[in-house]
Amino acid sequence: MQRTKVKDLLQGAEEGKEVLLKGWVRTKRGNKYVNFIAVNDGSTINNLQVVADEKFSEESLKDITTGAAISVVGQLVASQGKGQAYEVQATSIEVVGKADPETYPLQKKAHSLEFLREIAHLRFRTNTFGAVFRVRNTLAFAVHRFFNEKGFVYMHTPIITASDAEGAGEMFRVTTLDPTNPPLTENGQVDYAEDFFGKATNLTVSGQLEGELAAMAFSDIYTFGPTFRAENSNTTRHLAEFWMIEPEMAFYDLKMNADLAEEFIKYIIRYALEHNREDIEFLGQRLAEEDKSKPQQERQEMTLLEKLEFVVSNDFERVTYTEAIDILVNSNHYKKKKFQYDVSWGVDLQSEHERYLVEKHFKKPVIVTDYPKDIKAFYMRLNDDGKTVAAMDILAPGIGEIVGGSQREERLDLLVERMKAVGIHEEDLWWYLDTRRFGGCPHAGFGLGFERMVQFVTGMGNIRDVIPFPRTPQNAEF
RNA sequence: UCCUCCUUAGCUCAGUCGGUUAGAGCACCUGACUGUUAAUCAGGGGGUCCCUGGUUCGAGCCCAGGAGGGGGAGCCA
Repeated sequence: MQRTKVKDLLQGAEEGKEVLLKGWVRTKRGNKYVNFIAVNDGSTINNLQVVADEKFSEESLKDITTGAAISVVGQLVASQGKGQAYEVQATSIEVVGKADPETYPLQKKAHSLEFLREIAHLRFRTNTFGAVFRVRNTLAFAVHRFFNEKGFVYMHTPIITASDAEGAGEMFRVTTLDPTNPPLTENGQVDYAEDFFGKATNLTVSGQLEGELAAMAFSDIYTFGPTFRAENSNTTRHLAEFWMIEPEMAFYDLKMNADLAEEFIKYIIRYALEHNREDIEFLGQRLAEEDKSKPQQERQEMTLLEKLEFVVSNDFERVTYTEAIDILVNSNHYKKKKFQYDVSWGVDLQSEHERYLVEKHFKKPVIVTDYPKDIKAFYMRLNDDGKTVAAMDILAPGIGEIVGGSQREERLDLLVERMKAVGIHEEDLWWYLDTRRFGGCPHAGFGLGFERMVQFVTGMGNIRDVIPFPRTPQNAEF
């Protein structure tokens, strides 16, 4: 007999038929004569109610406890009770895997996210994390779908890299040398010529530079892979291992780049709204519940669903860095000296400034462009004013920077000059510079932090709760 | 890395001014109840008060150090 998933059973397509159902027990309730078992198999946030009437002895039901894996055969019927349209009238129930209620950590009540983080191997079985990871899956699929529909080529850029020139942060060393007794050079340094690759290697901090090489042949490419940063960051929006999406487009300028990023973000949110509405509704209720315990001022104006609907149906705000500085300097907030950090042209925007722009001033996602060249990376294209570069950051309410991108400097002389200024050796990036020597063209791209996107869509406040097993400083459990 | 808060039952948390035997809700176990919706009702078991040291007649509470966790900042996606 073929197993049917809970999601399909709840549609009622097999009403009246005998069905086979497998899953995990969420709760059991009832009395001597009839028991109700809520079963979830991860296919949907909703449980299917299994009814075990008096022909099941108490003894035969005693191992059906929260967390146990069971297999049920029975008839799918319209429910006699309220709260669900269909239920399964059981004819046989097999306990496939017991879960000792004395030691099983999950209970049929709400747990704190912090506690669940400590039992990340079991937290998938909760409503909240079930919803989060179904949404994550849908968003990942939507990423590929979006780019595939647009004719982008999915490119696998290397995980291990010998280049540390990108400057996007501290890197994790990859080595097979004996850490207690490494080979040394004449002047006492570790001799990486002896190492596996014959040189010092690290885990990638970005696939962008390699992505640019591919874009110079396929026109439009994207990467979607793991990224590693050895920064000692302890925040709700940083991970040492995270997933990043990096499209790179030949013959794109900054505006086309921003247009694509906005279309992309709206597309994947809309896709999640269409395919995971119940999950998002549940997560929204969770947030609303959480909000009740907060002071009035900190409460959300919109529900999660309203926020997402708003984002997909309204244009993102677009301002230049210079305009953003003007807005901040002329704000009442600034005049009342409520910013901890001062604002002036040339300094990077602090978190509090970004939050003000996004959450107080515009109240929607904001694309900030044309930053001073000195606070941005060497590969960004110099604007005609000679002091700003064609950079763009997309700032999202509650998350901050969700996208960082730019039009790339395609002019060899200017690029080399910029590399010299920041101390990057030409010979280390000879292959990168070759794309400017041979058939170079204007091009642009951006990086989107996938977990930050999942945070935005699920409303989860801590990035550690939107990746299955988070890697952060001092923590690589599971 | 810096600032700040927290750590008491399986979970969430209370614990007065330093004072006798450390509490509640939920969970769990036992019993009751013929359709429940985190079922309900009654009873029961359950504690290294994070660790180490100190002050004190006496420490869950005060002091010092350490560990773990949360939030904020920086770095960024």
